[in-house]
Amino acid sequence: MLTAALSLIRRHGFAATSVDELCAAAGVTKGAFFHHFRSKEDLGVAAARHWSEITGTLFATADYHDLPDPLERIYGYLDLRASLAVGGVPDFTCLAGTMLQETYDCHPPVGEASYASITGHAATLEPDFQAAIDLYGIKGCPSARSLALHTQTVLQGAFIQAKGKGDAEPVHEALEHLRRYFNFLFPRPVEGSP
Amino acid sequence: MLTAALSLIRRHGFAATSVDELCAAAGVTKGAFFHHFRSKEDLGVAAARHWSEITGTLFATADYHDLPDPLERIYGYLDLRASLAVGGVPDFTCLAGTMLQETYDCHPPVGEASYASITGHAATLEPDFQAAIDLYGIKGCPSARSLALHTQTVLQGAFIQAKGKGDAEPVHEALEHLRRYFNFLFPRPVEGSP
DNA sequence: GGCAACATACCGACTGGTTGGTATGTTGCG
DNA sequence: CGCAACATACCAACCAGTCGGTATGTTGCC
Repeated sequence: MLTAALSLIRRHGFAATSVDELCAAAGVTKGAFFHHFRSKEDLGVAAARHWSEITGTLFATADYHDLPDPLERIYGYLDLRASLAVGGVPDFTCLAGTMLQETYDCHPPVGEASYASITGHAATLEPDFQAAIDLYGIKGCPSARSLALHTQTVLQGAFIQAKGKGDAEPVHEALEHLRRYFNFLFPRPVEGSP
Repeated sequence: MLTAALSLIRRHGFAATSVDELCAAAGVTKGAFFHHFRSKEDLGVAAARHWSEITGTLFATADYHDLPDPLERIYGYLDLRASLAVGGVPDFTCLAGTMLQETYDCHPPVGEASYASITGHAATLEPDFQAAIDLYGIKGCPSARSLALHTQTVLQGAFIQAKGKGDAEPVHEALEHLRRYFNFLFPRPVEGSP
């Protein structure tokens, strides 16, 4: 049921996804739906949490965490995000960003749960940014938290561009800009220099 | 009528804005509405175009164009964007991005008009980026077009973050990152050096 | 074991209100 | 007059949510 919700909401948005439609897609009756969820808003919150779980385990179990260099872990994360941005637009865009846009004012609980999903994911990047700052120093003075959030800002914006263009290319381009920015921020010692 | 549409859609989204609600807000009857617009989808397209016009004249008549240095014009643009990001969230966020997110799949004409608004605005920045590249050179090799689009990507992402946080702070932070990125990209000669 | 009392999971017809959209006036101006 | 700009009344489809009912456990007491 939640799986069907993720798919439908990512495609049509929260408001445009009806309970009937969702039930049909999930192969359950309306009675079953309202047995498990108090309201449609309740489903939205549950969907955001489910999204957090799915993406949480996906990124938590990713290989890039094993890299010894924190900066390499950050680049590994960007590579992973790029490798995920393939196929149809509704298949790689972010449920949380989509729902947040249209529920922040009308359905605050859904918006809050969606925002928590984004900030929660950003928080998992913060230690690597902090370690990179500690190890390499940083030009300018953005904090690890700010950099982690900015990464998500760029990705969310890239998803909007992808929805307009109809393919994943804007995501890859945005990730390149992000990589270049980080490259400027963290001045790595040249290989083989003293 | 279009003015009311902009306000309502930015607040509630396209799907959650009903024709009745819109008519009430605009102080017209439903008959008048369907006299001017063939359908709700038609209104969406018109709203996107109206948005393009409003923002188009706003930025076209801005002072930063008068600066002699193209890079200063870019920074002037960023300053202007920052100065616009004040007050309530629905008052400074982007209609085009909001509509694009929820109509790209269900109402392609609305999505396309919204995307055209974003890319059209980005195109107005391109000459300044190109002039900056020509004047200062550039580190890495992003094109003027790519930089102009990236600026919008970051802003769109920042608007999503602002909707989550409930205020404009994420927009200002994102613009700072953008400014820092451009600062790295365009190596300006130090004041007073040969 | 047997059986009553209760709990959970689910069904699907139904409701009151809302939706986008239409069909048929009415008004006012050139 | 004629025609554009509206207003009014209305419609079928759809919406989220309800409700009486059923099937299947689960518990606890004798």
